[in-house]
Amino acid sequence: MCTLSIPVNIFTFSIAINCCCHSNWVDYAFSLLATTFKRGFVPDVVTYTTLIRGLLSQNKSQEARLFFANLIKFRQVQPDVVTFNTMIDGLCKTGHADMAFWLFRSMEKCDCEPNTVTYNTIIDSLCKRGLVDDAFNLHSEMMEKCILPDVWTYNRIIQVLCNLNRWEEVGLLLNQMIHDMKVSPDVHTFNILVDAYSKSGKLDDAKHIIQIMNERGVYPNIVTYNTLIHAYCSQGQMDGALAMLNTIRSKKIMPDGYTYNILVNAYCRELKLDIAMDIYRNMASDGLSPTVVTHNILLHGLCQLGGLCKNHYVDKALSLFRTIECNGLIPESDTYNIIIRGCLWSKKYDGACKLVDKMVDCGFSSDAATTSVLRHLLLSKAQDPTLVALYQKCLH
DNA sequence: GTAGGGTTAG
Repeated sequence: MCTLSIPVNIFTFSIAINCCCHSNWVDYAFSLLATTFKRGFVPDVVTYTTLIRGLLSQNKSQEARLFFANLIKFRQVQPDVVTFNTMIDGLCKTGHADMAFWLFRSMEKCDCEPNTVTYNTIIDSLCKRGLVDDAFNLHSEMMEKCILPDVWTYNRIIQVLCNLNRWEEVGLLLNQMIHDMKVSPDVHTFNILVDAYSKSGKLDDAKHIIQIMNERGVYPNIVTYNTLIHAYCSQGQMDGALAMLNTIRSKKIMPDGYTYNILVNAYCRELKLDIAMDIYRNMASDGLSPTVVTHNILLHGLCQLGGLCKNHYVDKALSLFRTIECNGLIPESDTYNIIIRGCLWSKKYDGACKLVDKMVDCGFSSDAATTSVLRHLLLSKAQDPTLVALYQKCLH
């Protein structure tokens, strides 16, 4: 645009800088800032906030803090609530939650009132650190200040309270949310409740939520149904799970990768590996590809069954392992550990050795379960040189 | 032209 003499302004530069930041080209974004100055434009609070977000998204929290401090020190611009929220969120995500909280409390001194986004960001960070009661207190604080909690605020707190089985408070909050604050529960709210009931073994209550959802016009989505399918599987009710699958298909809601993983996992747990493999092969018919998680589940199942009785399941696991990379997927630490344990259980020590080398090359190491299997084997076969070598490799 | 975020699987 500059070469062609098409007129540009500070907005043009801010948009370009934002684009660089979203593409992880923060250095280029800063060189554009220099160009902005050279061309005589004055960056404003949006330009600077964009750059701060760029630094934080690249984990450069030290640089972001310095940049932010200098804005204030040299009075370049007055940071606004978006600038603060960007800093606070970035600090939380880069492991500086305490500093984020301090900044949150400094806002008013800078003549900047926190808003719902500010509170939600801090509440989320507190919930992630397990500080539910602090989150709860901030929720009361925002209401006192007439900063209205939104559906997100409620969902986050309801979710952690459900995890802690604090049902009475969940009920009170739902009541306050709907009747006092006139915030309507959305599909996420209901999914949290369906999951909470499912995990406490209350399948009937979970199913009842679906009814309430339909009455309120908040329609269940694939996540809702996956949660229910998982609940059926956990109770060993595979017929119920499959019936649910048919029900959602009739509603034109298509199963996704989660649906398949849940079912494959359920059959693996029941050691029905042939059914699990069939389901895995069926994914393509729904236009889905197995993920690393799918493979981990199957490898675990095959290795467990192989370890229990038939080695040919471990052979199947090994050939499945070889297909992972052929499918363009990258094995995880868990993937290696599962297959290595399978080899150990079925006494394929040479195979285990090669896999350990490969795992170490990929920057992974043996986990507690693998190390424990090795120790047990060594107790009975301390003189086996392959095992000793394996154990030493795993120690590193 | 700038900020946040939630639910399900190993």
